[in-house]
Amino acid sequence: MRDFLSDDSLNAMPATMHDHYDFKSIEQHAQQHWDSAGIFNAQEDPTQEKFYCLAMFPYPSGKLHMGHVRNYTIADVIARYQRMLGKNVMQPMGWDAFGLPAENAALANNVAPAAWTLSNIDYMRQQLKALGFGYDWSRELTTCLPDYYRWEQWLFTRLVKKGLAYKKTAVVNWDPIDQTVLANEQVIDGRGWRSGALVERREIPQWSLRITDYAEQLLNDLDTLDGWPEQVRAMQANWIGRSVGVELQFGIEGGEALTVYTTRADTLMGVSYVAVASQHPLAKAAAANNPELAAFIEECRHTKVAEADMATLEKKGVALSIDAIHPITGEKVPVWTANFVLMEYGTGAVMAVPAHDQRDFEFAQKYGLPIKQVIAPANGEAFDLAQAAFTDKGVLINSGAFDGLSSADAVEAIAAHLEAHGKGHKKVNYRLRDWGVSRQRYWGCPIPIINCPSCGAVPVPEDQLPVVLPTDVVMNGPQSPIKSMREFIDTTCPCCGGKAERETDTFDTFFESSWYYARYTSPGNDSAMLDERANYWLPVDQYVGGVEHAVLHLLYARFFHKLLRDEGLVNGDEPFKRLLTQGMVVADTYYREDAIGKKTWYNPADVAPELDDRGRIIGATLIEDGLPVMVGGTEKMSKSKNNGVDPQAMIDRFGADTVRLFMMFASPPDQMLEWSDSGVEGAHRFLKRLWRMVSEHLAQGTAPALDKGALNNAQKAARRKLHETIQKITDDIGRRQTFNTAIAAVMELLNEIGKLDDSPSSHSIRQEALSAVTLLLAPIVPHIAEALWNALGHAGMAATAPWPVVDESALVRDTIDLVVQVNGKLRGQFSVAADATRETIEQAALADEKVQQFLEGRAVKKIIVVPGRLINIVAG
RNA sequence: GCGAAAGUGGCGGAAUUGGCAGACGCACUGGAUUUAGGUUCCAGCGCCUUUGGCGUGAGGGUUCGAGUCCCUCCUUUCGCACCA
Repeated sequence: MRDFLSDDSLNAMPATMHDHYDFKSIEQHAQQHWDSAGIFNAQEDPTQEKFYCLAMFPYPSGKLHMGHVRNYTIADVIARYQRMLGKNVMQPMGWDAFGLPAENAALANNVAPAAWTLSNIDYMRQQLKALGFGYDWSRELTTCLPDYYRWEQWLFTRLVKKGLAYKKTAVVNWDPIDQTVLANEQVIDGRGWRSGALVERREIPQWSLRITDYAEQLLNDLDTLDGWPEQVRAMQANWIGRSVGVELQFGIEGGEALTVYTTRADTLMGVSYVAVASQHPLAKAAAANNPELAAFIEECRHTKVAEADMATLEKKGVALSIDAIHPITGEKVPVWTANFVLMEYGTGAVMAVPAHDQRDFEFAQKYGLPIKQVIAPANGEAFDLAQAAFTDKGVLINSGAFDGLSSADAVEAIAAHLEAHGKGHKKVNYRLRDWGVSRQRYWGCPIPIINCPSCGAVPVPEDQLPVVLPTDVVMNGPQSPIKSMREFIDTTCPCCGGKAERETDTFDTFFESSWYYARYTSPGNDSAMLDERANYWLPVDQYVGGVEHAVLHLLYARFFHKLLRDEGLVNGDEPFKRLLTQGMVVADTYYREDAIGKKTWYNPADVAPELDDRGRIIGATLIEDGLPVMVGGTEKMSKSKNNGVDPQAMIDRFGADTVRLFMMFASPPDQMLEWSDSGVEGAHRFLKRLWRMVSEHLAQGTAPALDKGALNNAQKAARRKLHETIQKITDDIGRRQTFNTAIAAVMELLNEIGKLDDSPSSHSIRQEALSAVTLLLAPIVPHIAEALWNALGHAGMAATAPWPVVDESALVRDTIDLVVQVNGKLRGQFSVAADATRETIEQAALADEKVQQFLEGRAVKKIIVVPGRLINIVAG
């Protein structure tokens, strides 16, 4: 075990302490100390167990927000804890520096995106340093610099050669006034956010990555990720959406057969129509002499691309006046076009079975299409199809030769029948679609392709990489300046040497964030994307980031890791061993509404809540004018609701340790965190109290060596509490990652320790406890921990001190407390020897005066003893 | 619409494996110190008709025992492929 009264502690002079907690100088001093000792600079060392701790890198939007502070505090606590366990810890930081906001800022403030981004990075780097995060800054990376993005250009050219990157058309939101593609975020109520123009769907050629080739692996390997939250794995599995179904053909008279996919082939005999997407060639062709249909197709062109918008649209459709031929019966069923069928999914056509699919049911009712029941409940009960579709599996009826089969058997029988007649076959299908990586924006990594009139799309040869994005540009409109920059565009074809043009599209910014975790391991390498150091550090042992990334970013990064593996650059299958998805930071909102209903939002810092005499909030007033404002509820901190709290103001006022402590104490990391000014003050008050306790302890002089045999019961109990607390906090931080309960346990311990008397033994226990508490808190509030550690007479740094070890002998109990219930209700409590037999315990329980009262006139039927916890007497 | 979570005092939350509901903190109330306010310390603090009863979003169920498990709902949050 670790003894806090070891020789070096006793010999060290107790430092004199100011009784005032001067966080500014404490924090500055600690940061300088870590910096000059270089304790965060990680070196590969095969003899030492490594720990790679990573927080999702920030987009440099200008300054840190509370979400960043929370994210980086969580990761830093874990990294510091692991260092104290003796691991070789590497925690890097970098910048996800390409993206749309830089272009918006450029338009708004007339500043080049590159300059804006780099100056934001400088400011935010300094903020991160002020928070005391233990980063290895020698590994810092910035995705908008060519020394980073050249390697993803290189990887992309490899993927093109392997056929894993390919070109196809994809649908985008097109702003006809600004003549530009809009992100979903930029489409508000179907209109472009700048121009106000009605958006159009437009198909343009784009580069895609064949993530679907890896669908099976991405799904199967989820099972190996036991360090990931169950819900994230579930979300990814659902996103990949593997299903086993049947692909089958409906004939079209005088035309090409229509292929559809269904997971419910058992309902095939109940098909009453077939629906195609509005952009389907069949629909387009039929529209030529059908004005109603043409109008409907035009209407569908003006819906946003986002799936959520598509899915919540009112279901509408128009008949094509074309019949499809049922693959088994040969009957004719009408073909419709419907706004809920998407060209990009599957084949752009679906079979509709109104009796057994709710959406088809509603559509059939609306347009008077037949509803034919072909599945009956397996239990023989009747089902009323007038109200809703029967979507459960069951037994086939009205299905000719297939009548009487169960749904599961029918799928097999129908698939076999179709296969025998060349009309279809069983097929595994994925909901996952290939990843379109082209963006028509300026501030991104140039796609390293040269478009040659005779050779087609040619990857830029390795020796001509990187394709550098020109940064000396003027953004005088929403369109990418490189799209009209001849000196960028004009080039020669690497294949034929003829005149050719550079691709002016850039990569999706998810491209950069999909492999940055790997590049941190190989900083400074300008001859390869990754080197052997990658296999020392990878996989990331702990990844921390917002739950909003549960699907996209995390899936893309997993995909990239497999691509890197297949390039021979990394060994493992998965990039992130353990994942912590942190919740959002939210705060109260306040507003006033003017005569026309326009809301003005006020920052919580400018508003004073009104309380009743029990402390309940009954309203709020604006401090400036003392007049009431409306309370708008608690929402994610955002510019639009003006409810952001500036971390910098809090750091200046209370110090980094207070902000870190509050963030970790206010809620568990995976839940949302409600900002509370008084909660921050409470955290600050705790640190002041801790400081004072240590200072008062030191004023009593040097503590004598602890004589464990000479302790009275209260002292034994205090020491037991201390070692129980060490045990609990080790579990809370290491396994459970519930930092809030760890902090609560420290507070509880200090409350207990404060009750000890002034005897020499108590003084020794306090020395032991305060030293342990300093180390237990060191990952969370590292600056004050350094100051306290030295003040308590210990040499070296708290940041590198070994994590406290439990003294098992201190945990031993002579007696235990038990509670007694009668019929499940608490009625009494007593204490027994720790080794008491069941009989003794039962008798003691029955003898309890309170228990006797409640048992009067009743017979004891059963006694349940839960060892170490309770006794429940069941009486009748 | 689909997918994933969450709901416990005035508030944030605790209860880790089905076993004492409300730890710890905030707010509030009373007292002490100081007194200009604040700070600090002590005490109280789920609700009620208080030898007790009720209580973990609502309604059912399983169990000796349910915040925890099951079923049916309600509300809120996140994601939905071009925000990062």
